[in-house]
Amino acid sequence: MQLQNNIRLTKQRKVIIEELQKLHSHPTADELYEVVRKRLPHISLGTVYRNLEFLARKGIIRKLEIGGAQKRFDGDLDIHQHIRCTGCGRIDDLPAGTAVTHCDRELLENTGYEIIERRVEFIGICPGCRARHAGDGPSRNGGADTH
Amino acid sequence: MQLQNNIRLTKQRKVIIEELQKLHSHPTADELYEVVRKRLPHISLGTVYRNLEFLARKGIIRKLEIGGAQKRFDGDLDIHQHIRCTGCGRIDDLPAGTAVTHCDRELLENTGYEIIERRVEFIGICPGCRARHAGDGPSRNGGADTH
DNA sequence: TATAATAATAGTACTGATTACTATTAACAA
DNA sequence: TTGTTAATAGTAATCAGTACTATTATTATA
Repeated sequence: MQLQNNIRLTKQRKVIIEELQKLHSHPTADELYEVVRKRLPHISLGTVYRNLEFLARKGIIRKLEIGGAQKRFDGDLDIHQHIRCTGCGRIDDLPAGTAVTHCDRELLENTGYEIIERRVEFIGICPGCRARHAGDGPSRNGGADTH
Repeated sequence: MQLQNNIRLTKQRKVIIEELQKLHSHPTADELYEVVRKRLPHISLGTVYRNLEFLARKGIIRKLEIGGAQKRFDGDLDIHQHIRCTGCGRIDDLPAGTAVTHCDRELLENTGYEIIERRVEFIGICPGCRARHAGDGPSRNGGADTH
């Protein structure tokens, strides 16, 4: 594995990326920490937090902007949608080819989820921010985030 | 104003509901606290938090399950979608009649937002939770939440 | 291969949002 | 009115995440 530019590939960073890409559970930082710790028992929780944020900013992993108290991360960069359980909070991927227009019954058959709600959110740059950063050009998500 | 069942309509609760319904900015708890404080200078921030959570659980207001560090609330119970700015974090309503299938250019004209991303999330009960609560019947969001 | 420059780490302190606790107050039913 | 008890104010505690700093390790280069 080799990262671009001047990003150092430390053994901590390597294991964080590997384990996140292995998982399909969209883990929180502390969930991933528990997994990574099996390979690197001395790693610091702060290192996991810092790297998840850093790698998401570099576009190497994705940060899910999804409801819930804790941030969740995804090693799968392909565009895909999610399905979240209101009971336990787990997040699964929608199976490839599941069109948004498909009915709840079809989703139930594909995923086992009983659908309660569908949510659509658009993300962009509001008129105020567009005026403020007029010369910046479109930031395509490389810029400031909500946080 | 009269609330159902045995929900007491305290003056704090009354003002919280009124001010939230007046706003269209999907405020966080502390933003609403600042507004409410103009009418009730001695209200406690905890009371605002407690009531927002309580009223959302009772279905009197809505809690937005949306990315970002702070929870946001909406006094508008009608089903509608949102548009969020990656620059400043503000959330606006999508204008009524804006179909999800409309193109980004049309959204730009309607809202002034430059669209970066579209997100679709389904929310439901996962197979595990369905099995666990087999006898409960569908909870339609009255049950446990992610938090 | 050694070495210098500096990015990244571990460990800990801190912050900020939210929740819990508790004595007191106030809705509202009778 | 008055009794019951839900709700409040104020404060302490919790929890996720970030900042700080001395130390370590990666990587470019001699």
